[in-house]
Formats: sequence, structure tokens, C-alpha cells
Amino acid sequence: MNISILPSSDKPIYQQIYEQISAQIIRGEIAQGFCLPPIRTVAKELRISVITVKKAWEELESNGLINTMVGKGCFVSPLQSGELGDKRNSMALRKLMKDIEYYKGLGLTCQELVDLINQYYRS
Amino acid sequence: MNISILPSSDKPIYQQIYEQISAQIIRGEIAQGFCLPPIRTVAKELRISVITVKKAWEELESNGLINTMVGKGCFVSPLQSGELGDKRNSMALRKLMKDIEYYKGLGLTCQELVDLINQYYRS
Amino acid sequence: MNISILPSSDKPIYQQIYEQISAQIIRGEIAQGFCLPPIRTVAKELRISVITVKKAWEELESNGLINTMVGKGCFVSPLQSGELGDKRNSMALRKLMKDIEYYKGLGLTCQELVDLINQYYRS
Amino acid sequence: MNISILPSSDKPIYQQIYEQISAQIIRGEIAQGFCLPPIRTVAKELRISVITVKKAWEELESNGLINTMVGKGCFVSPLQSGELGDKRNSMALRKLMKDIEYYKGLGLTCQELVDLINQYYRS
DNA sequence: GTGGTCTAGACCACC
DNA sequence: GTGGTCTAGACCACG
Repeated sequence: MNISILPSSDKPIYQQIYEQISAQIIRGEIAQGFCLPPIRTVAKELRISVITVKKAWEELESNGLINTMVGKGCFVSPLQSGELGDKRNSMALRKLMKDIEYYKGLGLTCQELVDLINQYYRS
Repeated sequence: MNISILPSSDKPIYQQIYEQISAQIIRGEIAQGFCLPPIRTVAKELRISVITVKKAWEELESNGLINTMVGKGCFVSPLQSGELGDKRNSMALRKLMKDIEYYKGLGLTCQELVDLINQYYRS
Repeated sequence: MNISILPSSDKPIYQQIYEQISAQIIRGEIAQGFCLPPIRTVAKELRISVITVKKAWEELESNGLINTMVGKGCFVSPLQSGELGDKRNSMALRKLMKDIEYYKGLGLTCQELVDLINQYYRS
Repeated sequence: MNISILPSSDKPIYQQIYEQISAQIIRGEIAQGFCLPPIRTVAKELRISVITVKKAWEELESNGLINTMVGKGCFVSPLQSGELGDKRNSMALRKLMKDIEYYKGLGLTCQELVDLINQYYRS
């Protein structure tokens, strides 16, 4: 598992984990059917509580990204490639709508916003 | 004061207020030197706690957007037009850097992101 | 709150609570906009852990039945009467499909099943 | 053996097996005195653990549906036809009482429930 | 071995 | 006062 935690972040730990894992699944870096490591193992690796990891796993499950089987482990859900793209877009859009409102509120025109993105996307 | 609150939002109320007021100041809709209404008045109008309004005002002050004169009121800081634009940009940029990371993490290319913004900025 | 817990049941406590509250909301016994009692109070009344109550509340929220506002409390979501009926039907149907399979598997005909229900629904 | 397993089900695997075998016995599809295949064979066929099959067999035995003869195999108990019907009804009733409570709790009338069953029993 | 549930108790942000 | 997060540690069901 490739997870990094920033304790200084304002985001709760379980959400940081959720976002990183879900992004890896959506990008296809974690293959469908792959069995995630046991929550206790992840907890030990990250030096956090089992409960915190479990909460992240629960979020993944309730969003249909993984499938947990008691006694066997948690498996990445088999999604058709179309579904994968849909999931990615719906996650991106949900945030984008709010972000655009914010920048609009600050008085940025659409063009200014696009320019800034073109400028900073690389770094 | 022109403030609208969404209690169902995931953002704390004080932050919703802060963002709206600061945006109005930066856009120049609230003039420099203008005296903001007393927090008790705002609280009554919005039907929220005084404490919540106070916290929003504190945020404004700590970001240099208003000056509190004890016993007289809170006044919009006199900023030169250049400073105003800087403020706007620095606020936008701070958020933009994080947002771009997120969309990148989801696997969106720069072009896809720009397309989505062009598509949704109008609505 | 009108909640009764059977520790001897095979169902987890949080699920017993969830089912009872959701049923009351769906039946309209708990009015829309009603503020549920604080989880700590419920926990004390039922003599169970706060966490267990919270888990039930989380289920309610993720199913759109309540709306939690940090610092203020958890409120029954405003649902249009149509939505309420839909919710009821979808909850009933999800279970019914599985139940019918079971009785079919035992060899009960549709008529036998209906007869049994007509006979036992009253008691 | 004619058993199908849904690993994604919320029911434990051993219970899925138990329900299917018991239903087949009660329907008379598996004759009295018939010798069930060795658990190791079943486990291999279904690609599951022997322990899981064993637990299903134990359930069958504790419900009086099979008799284990150490070293010889597990045989379907000889039941008189009357007993078979009784068994079927008692299994159906035990579950039905709980199910009816649930639908009643959701506010479904007896008639609505019967209508839904008439509608969905076929599919 | 796995995950599921429940507990008690702490600290924080928000109102 | 409210709910949100995190902790450590226990016991159970399942495979």
C-alpha cells in the first residue's frame, strides 16, 4: 500500500487514506479483484489505530469501490471500464462545482482561472 | 450585509460568512473604510449565534481585511488597488494549488480539467 | 425516543436502533425537521456506548433520513411525501426479494405463502 | 450436490449451503437415506474451506436433517412424510414471524404486502 | 488468520 | 452544549 499521512493536515486521517486509495483504484493502479492488506497490517504500518483504517475502508465500501468479505479480506470491486470513468468524473465534478463557485466569488473570470491552471498544473 | 448561509453545507457557518464577506471586499463591493454592522445585528438577521459571527469577523481581521476599533466598530481596511488584486490572487492561488493536486490525483489531464471548467463555469 | 434493544438478538445493536428509528421516520411518527436527542443522551438512556449510537445515526444519515449539523444536533430530513413512500417501498422491496427466494426454496407456493401471511399478520 | 454460492452475499457461506441442502431435503429432491458426498469433495468442488462445509453439515445434523456415521458418511435422516411437511412449515414460520414484524414496522398493510408478493413471486 | 462489534475515555471544532 | 475524530483494547463470527 502506498499511503502517506499528513498529521498536520486539517483533513481527518481516515479521509486522507480514503482519498488516496480511491484515487489509486480509479486510476487503475490497484487492479480489480486485488485483495487489500488487512486493516490491522495497514494500521501497524501507518502507526495509527485499526479503527481509523477501518473507517477509511468503510468509506471505500459504501462508495462501491471495494467489497469486503468477512474472514477473507477486502477486494477491489470489479468495475467495467465505463463505470470507472464515470466514478472518476462524478468524484471530480462534485468537487469542481463547489470550487468554481469559490473562484467565481473571488471575482476570477473563467479565462483567468483557466490561465492559472495551465500555469500551475505542471508543478 | 448580503450573506446567505447553507446550514446543510459541510463548511462551518463562520467560514461561509468569512468567504462571502472577504469576496465582497476583494471585489470592491464593500468600500474601503466602510463600517461593518455590529455582530449582534448580523447574528439576529441570519438567526445564528453571535459567537459564530464573531469568529468570522476574527478571520477577516487576521487576514488584514478589516480593522476592529474597540467600542466603535469594524472597518474595512484601506488597501491600495494593487494590494487588493494581490490579496485576491493569493487567496485564489493557495486554494488552487491544493485543488489541482486533487484533480491530478484522480487522473484528470490538464486539458480535461480546463474543458470541464469551460463547460461548468457558466452554470 | 422510543427504542428498545434486545441484547439477545443476532442483529448488532446499532442496526436494531437504525431500523427502529428509520421505521418511525418513514411512518411519519417522527416529524420532518425534528431534532433527535443528542447521541450521548440516547447512549445513557439505553445504557450503551456513545459510539454505538453514533453508528446508528451515521446509517440514518448515509441513507438520507437525517441531516446532522455539527454543534446543533441531528435533524430529520425534509422529505416530500412522495419520497417518503419511495423510501418505504425501496426498503421493503430490498428485503422482500430475498425473503421470497427463501420461501420459494423451501417449496412454498405463492398461494401458501399468502395464506400464511393473511393468517399471521394480525398476531 | 447442487449448490451455488454468492460470496458477495451478506449471508455467511456455511449458511448459504445449509439453506440450500435443507431445502432440497425438505422438497424431497435428496432422498432419505442418501449419503451426502464427503465434505472434502464438496469443499474442492465449491473451492471453499473444508471448515466451512463442515459447519454447514453440523447445522444440518443439529436440525435433525442428517445423521453422521463416523467413518461411513453423512446420511439424510429417514423422516416420515408428515414430519417432512412439519419441518418445512416450522422453518418457514420461524422466519415468517420475524419478516412480518419488519414489514409491519415499515407501515405496510397486510394487503400491500400480499400484493407485492403476488407481484414478485414469479420473477 | 480475517473483519465486525462494542466498550471507555480523550481531545477537538463548532455553535 | 453539540457532533467529529482518534485511541487502546476486548470479544465474537467466519474461513
